[in-house]
Amino acid sequence: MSHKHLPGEERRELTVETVIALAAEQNPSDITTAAIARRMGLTQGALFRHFPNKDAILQAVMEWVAERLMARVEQATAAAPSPLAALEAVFLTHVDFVARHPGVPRMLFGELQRAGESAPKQLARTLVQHYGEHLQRIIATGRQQGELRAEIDPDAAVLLFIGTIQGLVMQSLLAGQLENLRRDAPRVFALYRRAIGSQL
Amino acid sequence: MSHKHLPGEERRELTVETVIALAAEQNPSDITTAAIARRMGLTQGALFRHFPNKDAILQAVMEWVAERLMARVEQATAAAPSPLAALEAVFLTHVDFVARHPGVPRMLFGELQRAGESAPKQLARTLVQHYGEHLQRIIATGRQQGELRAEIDPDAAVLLFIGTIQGLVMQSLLAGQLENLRRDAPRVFALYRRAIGSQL
DNA sequence: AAAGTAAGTAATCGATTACTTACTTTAAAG
DNA sequence: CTTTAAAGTAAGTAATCGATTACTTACTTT
Repeated sequence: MSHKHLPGEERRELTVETVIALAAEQNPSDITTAAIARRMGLTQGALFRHFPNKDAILQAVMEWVAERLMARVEQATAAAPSPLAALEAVFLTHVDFVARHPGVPRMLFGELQRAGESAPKQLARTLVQHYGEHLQRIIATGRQQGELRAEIDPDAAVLLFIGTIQGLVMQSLLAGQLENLRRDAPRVFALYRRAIGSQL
Repeated sequence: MSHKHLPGEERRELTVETVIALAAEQNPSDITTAAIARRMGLTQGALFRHFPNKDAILQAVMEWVAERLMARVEQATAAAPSPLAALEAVFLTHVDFVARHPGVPRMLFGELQRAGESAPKQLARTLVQHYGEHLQRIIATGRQQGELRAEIDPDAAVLLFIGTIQGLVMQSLLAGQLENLRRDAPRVFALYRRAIGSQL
């Protein structure tokens, strides 16, 4: 084994991507440090040159996800001409992100399920929280502009939005096919639009 | 330790309920046979007098869930006067079931995430499959009777239904409060009804 | 009362886990 | 070139996992 040495920051990034790739194939809580190292072509101990412990690895993963996902979502929102268009753009952007990184929702949900109060769990929780607040702002302006029904419950609308994506993820989890995600996304959003939109 | 001996079938039932109770508190894949036995007031080895291995325990749990959940769902369907009323009854029945047994959705999702092709995973998959087919039948008759819009995509409607419940579960997972489930359920279903119903 | 059986215990097994230690290699600066 | 700190290896560690063992208890049947 004569692998090239890489600078630490680059190795950390590769580690995060490896964990996400592994999470797409198996239960996130079953991902061992040995499996991560093997996939990277390293020995298990080498990981601890860059991370103090396993939780720090998971924490880096959650930070990676939070940055990338929220950045894309906010970008999609800014480029949309109206609140309803923004919701659709965020929806499709999110689905596209999940299709590219199928391990991400599994890691997120896996972290939220954990018992204690670990750092990665905390990050997962704030990510979902920020995501929900972002959606709520879009919905609020949509109601003011009359594009969305005034009678809708904003909290329920946010919940339905996130739940809808979760349903898509679960469906692809059952079929094991990622193509279904992008294919079904527009059809499902059409239903969601009907639920909240003011026009018929 | 002088615990009374129980007949096997009763012990198996208690084991299942214990696992579900534990799943409400921690990550299902972190539930050890030692933890199950401790909660039951038994030694770890005693479990293997009733189950050949750990997977058999999880399999019994999935069978328990499949029987109880589908039975209630079908009962709620039969008692409903119309397809739309049936969907609402199934929705609230499902939410009530989850509120009573918070560990159930976590176990289900946990099993679906597993890598290989274990028996409990197979059971979880067929349960979701049967559930979806049941919903699809309700939706089909609803479309025929004109209570639901003819233009809706049945697959998308089923996906949205299940995803909505998942969203509720995730929300209570974040807040850690079960009361929210029953409180939010009607509001969220009101949105869902708007998405698929023919009347305004 | 004797024999049989199901259900329990306590101890231990090999395998696997996250993490540590001692040593070696690489790469880049002086 | 030489030096040196970061990066990687190989071989450990203690702890924990599911599962098995030999044995005991409680209850039923003959």
